Amino acid sequence: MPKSTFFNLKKEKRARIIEAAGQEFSQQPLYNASINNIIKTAKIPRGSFYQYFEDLPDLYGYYFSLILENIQEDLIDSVYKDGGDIFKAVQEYASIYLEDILAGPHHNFYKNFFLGANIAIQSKKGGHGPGFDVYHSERLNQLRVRLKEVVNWEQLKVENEDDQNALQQLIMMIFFHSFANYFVHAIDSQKHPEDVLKEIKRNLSWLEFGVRRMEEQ
Amino acid sequence: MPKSTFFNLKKEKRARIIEAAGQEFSQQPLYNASINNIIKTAKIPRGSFYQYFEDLPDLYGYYFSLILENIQEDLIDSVYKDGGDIFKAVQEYASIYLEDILAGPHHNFYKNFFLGANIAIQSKKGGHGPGFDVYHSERLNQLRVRLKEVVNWEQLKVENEDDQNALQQLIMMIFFHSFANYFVHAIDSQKHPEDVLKEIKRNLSWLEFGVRRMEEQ
DNA sequence: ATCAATTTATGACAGGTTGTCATTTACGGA
DNA sequence: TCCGTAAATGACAACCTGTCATAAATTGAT
Repeated sequence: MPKSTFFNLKKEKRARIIEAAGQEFSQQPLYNASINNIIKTAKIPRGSFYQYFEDLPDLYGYYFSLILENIQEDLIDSVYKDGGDIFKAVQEYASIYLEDILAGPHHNFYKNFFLGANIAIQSKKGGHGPGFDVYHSERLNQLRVRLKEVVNWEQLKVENEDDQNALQQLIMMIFFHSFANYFVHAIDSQKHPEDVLKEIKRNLSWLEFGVRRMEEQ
Repeated sequence: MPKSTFFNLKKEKRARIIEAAGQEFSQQPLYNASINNIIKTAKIPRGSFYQYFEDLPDLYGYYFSLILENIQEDLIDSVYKDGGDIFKAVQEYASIYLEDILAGPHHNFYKNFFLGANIAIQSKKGGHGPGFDVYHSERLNQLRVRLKEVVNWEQLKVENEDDQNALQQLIMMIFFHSFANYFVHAIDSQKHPEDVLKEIKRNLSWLEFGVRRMEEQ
């Protein structure tokens, strides 16, 4: 979180800094981004930067939260318009948001964010593209295939191989997500180890049986 | 992906490097980790590092994939033992895995990984703990609350506020996950913009209605 | 066993980055 | 007008990265 000094700044200056940050984070993923570039673009002296922010991730986090706020606001509108149906709303909102992501001014930021966020890894010169090989080790591929063979798909509403892959991914996501949640909240000890298991259980069972309440019939 | 040179190394040396990497990544999140520390610990000259890896993320990714392989292998065993029921298996596996995460030698690595992976942000000196304020801006909290008010929870099997929060989070996760997927695969243009929408739709509808095929009744 | 060719090892170095700090400047209230 | 607090500033030490020329080792063919 930026320091109070930053929020005391005149709007214009603050905007200039945010703008510069946006530029930098669009050109480089956080990992390669540099404070130097930002202060040069924003035309503030080095010392000032540290008067406003703890460090680069601090600014990054702030910048990201600004964008996230926009998303949330729009999503809320969508939900509201859809009479509270969050599933419908998210879907509808996704089409709008997609436009924004692909054509909007934040396109490159999103790209860097998503590529980096997922795994927190980005090599400069990967095999293909910006380098991203974590999930592509040969062994890992074998294992993915093996898992697919071992699962009894008959129990599930999964029509084709593509779906199978997606579902596997989703389950792993939930698994990791729950653990991540633990670490985030364990910091201020709001969460105990057993809670992780409960959370995984709950989230998975939502996915298994659905969260929509069905009409009595 | 490490270069072939690395894989040609003698087992002992490779192990030493991996070991050193593990140490560093457990003490620092990737963002603050340094090649210098690793080569010092592993006792290899600077030039060698670049003979083996592209850069630090490259090594990080490799290290992570090793850990991921273990997870996957164990999970596969679980699924197999459970007669192919992946939901049951993941749940069961989670308890075992939890032990490993909390008490095992990789505990700190996981901590850094999860804290960093989720958002790709870690400040050194945050307000509380390792600093992690992205998701805690006041405005963002307001928005979360507002969203909760706007959603029609009656439609959903959600019992309490805790569940509401968790479900919101899960939906956003799926949303972001699908977009991230697009960027990852758009690189080698295996994926087109419309696919994102399809993926969001599919994943959300799984969550909405469940993936388990119900017995005819 | 010899030698050339190829692969690997090595560490000094240039270029760049970060966080700090002593000093200066601006501002708000008495 | 003056003082104390908050903010601005840029030089600097410490550190880090990626490269490259050179040395050593390994391989394979004769």
